[in-house]
Amino acid sequence: MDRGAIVIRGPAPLPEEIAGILAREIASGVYDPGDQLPTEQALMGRFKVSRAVVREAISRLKSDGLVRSARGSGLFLAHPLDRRSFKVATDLLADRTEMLAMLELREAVEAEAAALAATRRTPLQLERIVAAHAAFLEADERSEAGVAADVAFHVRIAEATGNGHFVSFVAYIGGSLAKVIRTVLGEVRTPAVKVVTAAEHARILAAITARDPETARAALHGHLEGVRQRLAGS
Amino acid sequence: MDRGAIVIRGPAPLPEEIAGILAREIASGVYDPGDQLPTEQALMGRFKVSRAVVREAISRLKSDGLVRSARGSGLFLAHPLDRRSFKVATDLLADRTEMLAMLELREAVEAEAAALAATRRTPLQLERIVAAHAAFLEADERSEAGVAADVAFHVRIAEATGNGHFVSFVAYIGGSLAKVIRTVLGEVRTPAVKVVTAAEHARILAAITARDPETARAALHGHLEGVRQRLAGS
DNA sequence: CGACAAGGGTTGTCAGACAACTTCGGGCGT
DNA sequence: ACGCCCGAAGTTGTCTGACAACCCTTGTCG
Repeated sequence: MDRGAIVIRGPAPLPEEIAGILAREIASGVYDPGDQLPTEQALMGRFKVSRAVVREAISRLKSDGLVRSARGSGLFLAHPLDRRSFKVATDLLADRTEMLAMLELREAVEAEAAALAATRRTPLQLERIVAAHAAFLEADERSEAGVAADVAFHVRIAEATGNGHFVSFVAYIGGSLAKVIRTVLGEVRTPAVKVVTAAEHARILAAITARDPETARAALHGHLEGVRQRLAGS
Repeated sequence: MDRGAIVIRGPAPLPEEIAGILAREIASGVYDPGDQLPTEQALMGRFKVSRAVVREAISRLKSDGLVRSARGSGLFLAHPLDRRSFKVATDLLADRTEMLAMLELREAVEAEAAALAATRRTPLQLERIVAAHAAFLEADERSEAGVAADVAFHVRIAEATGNGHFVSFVAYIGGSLAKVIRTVLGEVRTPAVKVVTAAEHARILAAITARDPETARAALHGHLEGVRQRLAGS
């Protein structure tokens, strides 16, 4: 289980780089839950960095619940059921299969969010969704503002569920991760695509306006099916 | 924005405690995205700890994507759309409203997982679900094994989706967080409850066996509705 | 007014030390 | 011969101090 010495000097801070490398090794399945990982000293030697850097990298992994440490004993791989967060390895999203799988999870949550929004939205929340839709229509589809308007539409719908966990999840998976996908895979953003997207958004909005949860759910499914196809074609 | 001096000497490591305190402050809305947080020196003074401890705590928050730092400038609150993980503040789960909201999100995902499992499961994956169900029937409902068997049933279903993101999410929200809820709120675990739960599980299993996604979806909804009622009654 | 330099402030990294704990091996006693 | 206790070695947790690399603000000069 010797990884070999690695010297890292990239733009990202060292703890971030090292945590990423370790997380990828962990994800590759080389360790079983409960297995001991290399000691701090060993990691220092391997990455040619100070102990502080190693500890900061380990702190990152601890925050995710990937590892746990025991004073005097060492660092151990945590059990999958002991995770402290749901986190998608962003470098995996360059793989189309992984990206589509993530979209599938997103769709499960956002379809439910749309249905709940149709049921629960307040007049103010609806106004905000309408405003977000208008902003999307106005924005240039290739601009940062266009991207932000697209994301905001989804987040506003999640807000109308009245459930903060939906908001957090949609912000993460529809915002942050979606941004990664756009960067890595390059979602097609042309005027024609925007017209189609705007129509899909409009159908979702109409169902939420009409307080029709099942139509909202189906419209959201249709929209993400459209996203899937646009990403598959690029 | 002075938080006052705090001395921490609990069982958990200091960086973990401090990261928790800071995360709660951030969640309370005292900072807006882009706002500068206290400097490392200020946090050292506030918590009466060394700089290394402060940096490790900050590393935890960075891993979550809650904060980002800029050399020479300071530490800043990240935008919600820049989160790097989905993470539920576990201390919030003592609040019944928050706990039920989290269950709602869990239900959205697990209902979809059940439907996908009904569509996609392989004979081997079905065997594993059957085995998990059998283990649940055999286990004492108040034992650790009983809890583990309950969780395993859900995770096995997620595995049958063939989508690793569903597995990770269900392990997190149905495993780790569900454990927190049981600890904090004390889910009722009596023989009578186990009989009902087992029947609910059996309905899900039957639908997956029969490759009937809509029935699997409905059965999962029914099961989590049952969980909700059992938690509401406790 | 713009550009550059200097000073102060902030994060990133390194090195060394000690505290608090775990683990393992050896010695001693029954 | 076996079990228990103690000491040594190993490991993580915390502290301290130093320097590097950067940012920001202010002042001076062209």
